[in-house]
Amino acid sequence: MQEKYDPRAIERDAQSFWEARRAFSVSEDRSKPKFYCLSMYPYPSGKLHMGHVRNYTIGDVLTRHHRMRGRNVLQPMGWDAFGLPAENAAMANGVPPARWTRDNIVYMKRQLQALGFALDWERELATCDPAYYKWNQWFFTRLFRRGLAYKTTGVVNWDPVDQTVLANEQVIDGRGWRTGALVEKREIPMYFLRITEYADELLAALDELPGWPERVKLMQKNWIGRSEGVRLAFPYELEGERKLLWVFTTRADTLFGATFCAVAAEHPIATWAARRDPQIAAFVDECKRGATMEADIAQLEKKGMPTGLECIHPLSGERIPVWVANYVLMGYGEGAVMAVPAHDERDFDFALRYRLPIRPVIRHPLGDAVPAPWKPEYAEYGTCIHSGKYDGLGYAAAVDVIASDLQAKGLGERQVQWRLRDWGISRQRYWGCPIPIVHCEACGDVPVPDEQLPVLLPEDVVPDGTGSPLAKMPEFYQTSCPSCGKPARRETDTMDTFVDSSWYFARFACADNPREMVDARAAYWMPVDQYIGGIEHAILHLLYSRFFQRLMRDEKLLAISEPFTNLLTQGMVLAESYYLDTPEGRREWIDPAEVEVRRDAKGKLVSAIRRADGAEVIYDGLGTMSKSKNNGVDPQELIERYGADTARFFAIFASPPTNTLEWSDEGVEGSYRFLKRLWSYAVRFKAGGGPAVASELSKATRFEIHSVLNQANYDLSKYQLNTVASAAMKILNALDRLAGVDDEVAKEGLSILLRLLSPITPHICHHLWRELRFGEDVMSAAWPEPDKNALVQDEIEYVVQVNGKKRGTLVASKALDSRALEALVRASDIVKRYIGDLVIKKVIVVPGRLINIVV
RNA sequence: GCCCGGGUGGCGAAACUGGUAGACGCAGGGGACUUAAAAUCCCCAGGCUGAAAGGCCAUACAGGUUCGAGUCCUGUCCCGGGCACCA
Repeated sequence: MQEKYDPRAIERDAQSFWEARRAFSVSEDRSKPKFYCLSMYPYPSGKLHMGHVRNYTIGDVLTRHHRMRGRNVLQPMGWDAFGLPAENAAMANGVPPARWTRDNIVYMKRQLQALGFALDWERELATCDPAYYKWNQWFFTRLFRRGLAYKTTGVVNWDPVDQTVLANEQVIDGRGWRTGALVEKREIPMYFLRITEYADELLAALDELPGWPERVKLMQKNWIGRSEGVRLAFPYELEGERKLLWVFTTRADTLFGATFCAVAAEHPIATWAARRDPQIAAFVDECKRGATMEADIAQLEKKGMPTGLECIHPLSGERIPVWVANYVLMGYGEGAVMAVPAHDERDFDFALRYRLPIRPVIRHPLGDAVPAPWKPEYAEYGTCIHSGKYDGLGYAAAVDVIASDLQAKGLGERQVQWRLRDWGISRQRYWGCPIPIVHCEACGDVPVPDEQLPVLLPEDVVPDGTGSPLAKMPEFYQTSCPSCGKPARRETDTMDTFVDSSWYFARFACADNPREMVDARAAYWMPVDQYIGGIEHAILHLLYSRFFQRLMRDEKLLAISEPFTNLLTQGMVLAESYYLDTPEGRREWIDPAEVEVRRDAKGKLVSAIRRADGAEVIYDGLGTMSKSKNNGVDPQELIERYGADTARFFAIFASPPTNTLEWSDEGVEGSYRFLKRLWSYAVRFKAGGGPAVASELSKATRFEIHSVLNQANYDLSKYQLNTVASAAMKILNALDRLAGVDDEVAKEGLSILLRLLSPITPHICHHLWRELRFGEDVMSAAWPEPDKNALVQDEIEYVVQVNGKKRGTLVASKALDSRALEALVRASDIVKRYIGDLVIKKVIVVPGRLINIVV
């Protein structure tokens, strides 16, 4: 046996052992329970970063663990290969996105293989491959025919200089990232998927996902945002015609407090008012400028203007003004609200600013009046006051009566409102899946027939940042109508990449099938038993996937509704990011490795400069590692220096999977040291020599090893993998202390250690398992379980507290009951010393743990 | 702004269901081995105080519940994720 731990040689050998046996290629073996373990596939951005290493190591640990527990485990890998960064790289380097993407895939695949993940590479897929995106298109045409995909207008960020649509990420402080031009909102035709049709089901089914973290379910629940309320109308007269201004409210009980109505800038009333009054037109224009992001809109200063229109309160008959306001969103409810300043914070602020009346109509905990400033109590439920015949009613009763009174007048009804909006999937971009529609003057929007699929994306294109590349390629868009044969224009928008990622997990089951989107093998493997990925996907990706699974169910492609049985949301790996403002007003992101940082005594950053030229750079805070911020830490050096096992061990040991992790290389050394210690222990063990004599020490060591193992198995079930790594270290420490005393216990302990550790550091464990003749392949060994007999203890150390403060310990036989223990403790030195003459009021005995004396 | 998390030594963290706060590591200090260094091994280590035994303080901050709170409740501050076109 080699004296020295040589990760390079060991890892090469182990990996070729697995490869020769196709150890991770699995099929639909019905003799074992199946287990589909999947980590979210990566975007091929260039090279792996630490977030990937962490994500895939976690997935691999779970995969290998379940495999050793006797399950038929599938762990595939693929590439989320369409997307914006490829177009940006193309613009920067003049290389077509297709080539850039495929080169990245080759490089990153080699990195993943070097890490020794138990991946079934025979199922590899890339979403930019026509064999994959064909099925996006095929499925879209199905949805289109069923009305689940439809065309309407949607709002986008428009860069007036580049004449192009910008992604939210490309809008910085309301300006285009390349041009610096003020971004405008623009309405364009887009395709939408009718996710709202499934809102009810997507919400209700959250309760049947016990394997999902509560917080993710809560986030989805709030995102879907079901609220019960009343849709009601304020009649108004416009150019001699009676019309209705519809609003939605969850607080119909406050209806008598409505002192004005507010409409969004895009509302027909605002459009009408803008035509009459140039000042309103200017204000409406101002509201329509700026980006589309809700975060930006919500932080705007609340502004508004009266439209000059008055409407009639549906119950009191009072005339109240209609305003246009920038805080009302066209996309939610009716695009108009009734404003009740006394009981809604935003309306309150708005009313104060524009001196609109504030009329309290609910008795709240602080009384009847609502003096400024705003207090949260004003919004609480209470009894109606100043509300005519509704006075004295509570929330539920008031809403009930008001709703039915409105209904009788034809001015309202109870309604369920959702926050969730339909999913706009059109992107005016090149590097994505073409939407398979042909626009024909005679036949309208015609889906491309199956036999003409896929609509191939031309691959030798280098976008230039202006307009949409496909819309500039007649050879792409000139076509004939599939229905009437006349010349027609092909749709030039591509699909949101979230479409690709909403079903890729099902395709892994049958990636080689050229005839069907999914087949019987998908029915075997789906649902994914364990899904692992970043918490940043808690809403969009996971919700879209749940939606798509239902679409596929209703298309009779798969029978299940939920794609992911258990979900582990990994915390993000954070790194600091720095940028320079370029003369063109853009941000140039600087790799943190090139930045020299000065900090004050408390560790707060004082200044940062770029090493190369001493330029002062701006600190942008801690954030997720990303291509766009150029702050990803490349694991390559780590792997080359220490080997895959060290990198893997450290990724697991550094922090529990769900924690965010501020990356730092410090500490890697300790993981490497541990593996070296394990190796040298194995060398000594192999040399042999210890007598097999049971002693106090060997008994204590067995107890320690088995209790650590017991805890590790529990931790594993809770995904607390960092303490499993600690457990391995503790076992090695215990074995070290035993060295040369009892070979039987050492052998058992080492066999437990290697099996427990093998999912984390598979290469070294594979090698030692064979070297020490434990068996041929540690992966096929049984998962270790603690021996109950080893866990039995005759004596227990009790903590003795006085008034909850620890004052000492007491070792007692485990056979003693509470009364015996109490007697023992009353007679002990501790009582004499700390209690003296004080009267003992009560003695609390926690079995097996502690005794607390209350005086 | 809204929704969801998090905050424990110099650092990553641990603490079963409310029951010994800091396991296991990193960095650090001391020692052994070595001509020396690296590697390795042993010891120390939350803060203050004390010769020691010990005592007091301590889980972001301020309160509360409890025999007992890192853990439960209320409020505040700070950090992170998401906010529908980054993926």
